[in-house]
Amino acid sequence: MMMKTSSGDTYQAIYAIVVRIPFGFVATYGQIALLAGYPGCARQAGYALAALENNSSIPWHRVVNARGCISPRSNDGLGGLAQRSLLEAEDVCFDDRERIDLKRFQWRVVMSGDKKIE
DNA sequence: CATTTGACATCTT
DNA sequence: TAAGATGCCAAAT
Repeated sequence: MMMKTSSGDTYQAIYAIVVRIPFGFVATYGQIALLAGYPGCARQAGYALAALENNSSIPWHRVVNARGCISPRSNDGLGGLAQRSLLEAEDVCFDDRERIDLKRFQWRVVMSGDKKIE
């Protein structure tokens, strides 16, 4: 059973980044982890999203892996079909391989010192 | 305190 | 380009 009352810091940091993803754009787990201040902790980003509740206000559907496709989850056999629908609703196009063109839809942020500008 | 796990990333074949 | 193997780090048990 996963404890929802985690330490908080890492998860909260990741959530804060995911919420900042603009409409119609997506970000990779590694990028989120990096922006959250945990470079190399891509898995933690996904783990944090996995701990999210269904009614959470976090746009978890805008988070995809480095390949630009939806990662197969373990708990749900549906495998993120809802996520794909949500992304398509945001004008995010998928190719025949169920992959997103990160060249166009990946969220780009510019790190200026300790301040990040979208 | 040590082991296992996980919505990943990156390198090599 | 696709598929397989390895490495990372933090949280949960």
